[in-house]
Amino acid sequence: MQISSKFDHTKIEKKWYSFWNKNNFFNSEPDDREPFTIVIPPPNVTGLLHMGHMLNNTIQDILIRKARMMGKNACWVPGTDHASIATEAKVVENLKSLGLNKSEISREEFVKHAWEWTEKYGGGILDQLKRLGCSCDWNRTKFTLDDDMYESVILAFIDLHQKGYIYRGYRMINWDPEAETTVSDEEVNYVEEESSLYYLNYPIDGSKEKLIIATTRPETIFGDTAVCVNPKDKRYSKFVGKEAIVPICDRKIPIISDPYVDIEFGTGCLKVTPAHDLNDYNLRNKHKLEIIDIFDSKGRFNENGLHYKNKDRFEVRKEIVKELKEKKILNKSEVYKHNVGRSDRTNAIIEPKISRQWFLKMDQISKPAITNVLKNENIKFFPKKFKSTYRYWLENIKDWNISRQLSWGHQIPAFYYGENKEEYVVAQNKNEAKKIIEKQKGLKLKDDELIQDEDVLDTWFSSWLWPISVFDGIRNPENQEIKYYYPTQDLVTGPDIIFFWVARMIISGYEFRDEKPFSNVYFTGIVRDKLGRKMSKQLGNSPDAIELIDKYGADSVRVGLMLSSAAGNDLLFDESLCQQGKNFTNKLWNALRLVNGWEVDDGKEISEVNSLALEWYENKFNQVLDLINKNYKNYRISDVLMSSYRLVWDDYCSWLLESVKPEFGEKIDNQTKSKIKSLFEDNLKLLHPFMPFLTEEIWYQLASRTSSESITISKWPDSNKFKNDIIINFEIAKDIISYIRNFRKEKNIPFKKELSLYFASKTSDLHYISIIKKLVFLNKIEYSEKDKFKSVNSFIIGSIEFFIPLEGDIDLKSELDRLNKELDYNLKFLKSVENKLKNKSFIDNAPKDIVEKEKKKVSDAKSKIEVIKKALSDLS
RNA sequence: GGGCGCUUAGCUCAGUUGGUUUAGAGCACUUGGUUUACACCCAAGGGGUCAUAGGUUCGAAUCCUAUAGCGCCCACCA
Repeated sequence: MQISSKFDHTKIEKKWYSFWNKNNFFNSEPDDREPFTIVIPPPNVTGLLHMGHMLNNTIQDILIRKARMMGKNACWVPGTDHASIATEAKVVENLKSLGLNKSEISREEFVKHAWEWTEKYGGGILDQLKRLGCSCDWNRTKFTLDDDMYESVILAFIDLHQKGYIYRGYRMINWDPEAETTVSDEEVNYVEEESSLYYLNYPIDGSKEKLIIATTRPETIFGDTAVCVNPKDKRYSKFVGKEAIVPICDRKIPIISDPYVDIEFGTGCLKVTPAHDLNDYNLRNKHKLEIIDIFDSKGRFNENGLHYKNKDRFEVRKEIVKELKEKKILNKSEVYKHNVGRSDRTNAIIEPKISRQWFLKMDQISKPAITNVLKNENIKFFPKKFKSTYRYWLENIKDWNISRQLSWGHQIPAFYYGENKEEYVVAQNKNEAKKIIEKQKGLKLKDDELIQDEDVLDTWFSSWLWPISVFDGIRNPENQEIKYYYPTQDLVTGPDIIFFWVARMIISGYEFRDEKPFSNVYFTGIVRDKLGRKMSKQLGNSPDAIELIDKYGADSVRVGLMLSSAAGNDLLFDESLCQQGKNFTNKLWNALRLVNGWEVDDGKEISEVNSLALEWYENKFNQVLDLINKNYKNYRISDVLMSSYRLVWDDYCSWLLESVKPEFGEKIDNQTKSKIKSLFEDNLKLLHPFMPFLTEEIWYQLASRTSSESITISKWPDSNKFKNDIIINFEIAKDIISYIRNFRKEKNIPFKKELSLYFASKTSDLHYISIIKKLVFLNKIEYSEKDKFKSVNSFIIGSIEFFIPLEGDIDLKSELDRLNKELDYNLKFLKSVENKLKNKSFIDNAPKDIVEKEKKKVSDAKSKIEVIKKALSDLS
């Protein structure tokens, strides 16, 4: 049967994925093996696979497959996140296209739409992960709004409320006028933007003088409730205590002083708008000022905006500048750069707003998160550098605003009652709430006398429980699963969600289970294009993930991604990396074709060449295996790939297979072929975590297997001792081979023409003679005196002098040049080492073994120089 | 403004507690190659004063200081 010389990934990927699934190789149940657990960072339920997901999930799959082969009970829990703001925004968009407005339908109707949307578009990303080859336990797939997950979130809320960590309060919060909800501090991105600084005239009551106030937001004058100057500012001290008149509104406001005001900035006068600026709000608290809110939830002016009522804040800015100019209130304006906060989700400019929200007190419950990462390293970060980011956030932690004015999510389990619905209880549901009220207050309430809070919880308030809730550890803390799988081992995620998610999972882990959620955190970098730009839809520089898989195959894409992605470093992605991956798959495929094509001669004994080559490769393999195991421990995954790549391509294919390959028309002995195959299988195992599909295919082609077998569940190769001598001696043989190949090339001697190689003095240091002979087509390698030949090319490798007899005359000059160059180099080298040894402080201070090494260098160099000198004198 | 990190071959990066003259790898590049595994290949080769300036040391890409450039995170200066 003829196997195609090109490997066709399309045929085998589907076949093997369904094979794995059918045989439940990825499923995990608690047993007596050691567990190895990863919970997936749940992607947005309606999202699509992008390059970041590909990288992140490839790494997780590598870790989980490796663990599975190590004999651990590997469990990778997949799932999706309801992503409240993002999904709700999409649903609102969709409703609009149907001619429906969110505000016109009931909450129940909206949630129903959202579920329909989720069922229609959701979960696609999980199927895409299957294309990548991810070995998740699909029986465990979770969604953050599943009933059990929902209940867990509610119970966690109730628990924290009972412990007194959750409270309700008025605070200055970040308002996203587009999504019409609050967002947490972490969800606000500050971007430097160019705008204008306007200088406005504020008349002083009962005086002809005026104050000039610099502001970037002239439209907020409607919310002004004071003017503030620095108490040390002599220019204005006479005005403090008087009143200024807000232009256009003609309202009188007090002139106060506070050291917060920077004398140097602008004119040194600050207008105070407590409802729409955090600092102003702080001033208001200190000086007991009035608060005037001027916006509605969409960022439009309310009645306090007078004739601008119902107009958008930015529209008004333009218009009011015009009005102020006309009324000669605008003194001047200048271009000004400052930071503007934008919503992470909608990119709308954030409006600071005072609002009543739910908060989680963080100072107490976050304590273990500091100790266990920074003090005792119970949780390790890879790379370490992110610990300092983490530390800063935790040491300056603020209370977490957990309520969102949305419908898609976990509805806050607070029930309001009483005349103004100001009193509330927190309970799992209305009935529970009624019971509690009756017990506490003796009130018997009817259903319609209780109203549940309209808000939902921040999405991260469900994700922070993920490693616990997927094993039902909140509702049922003593169940077998949570006890077995928790804490999980590795978390693979991006550093961009270190606060949103990683830190909070650690906090919740200690709070709810008094135990870390995972032992190691691997931070991936950002996938950028080759110009270093972040991949984004707008730039159109992100390749379509599925198209890449179609084009190159999942294995090639995985290899491409892993070729250059040290933990935490950004990855500059280019399609040529996938091509490199594809070339590698092709190389492996052809190695299979070669090996499988060999015909066996049962009567044939193993040759010296073959047994030497096999012995060398086994040693080499074990040396590399050691390195690979070490690199896995340190999460140096791309180094693991690179060592495996070179082992297979260079050592296995280029050296071993070329060494044992039968001559044309010859057959191979049985022993060599079976050994070559079993070494091939070991290679495949090392590569399997990176290239699951191809390795399975080849593994099956190499031997007849039963359908219950799979490389997926095969055993990772054992580490065996290796002899360094063998590896070093083979390196010398490689050098000799390279020299002769180069010699042929330079002298234009065809490969087919046999050569003879001699060594000029008797030695026992020369090994692998038979292999050298075979690989560079020599008829002999033996001792001879040089002067038996008319002309020779001599060279030194190690400390052995070799020569190749030449036909006809030699190019004396070029030979002399070559040898002189080598002599020169060695003399210089000798001198520098001797100088080092002459240095008394070196001898006194350097460790003994270093000095010994240097001494050996001297003797080696000396003998080499002798050889070269002799070769030179032979020539002349 | 504060903090962290980076700067090594054309590109992407290794270089683990300072110890091979002439600092490694992969890719790219150059040259040669119709031997029946693979041109998605084979073989050989070229290429770096380790950002700059000082310092510590017998010895520095590696440790210290300063400078420049780049990146990231945090921060309410109107």
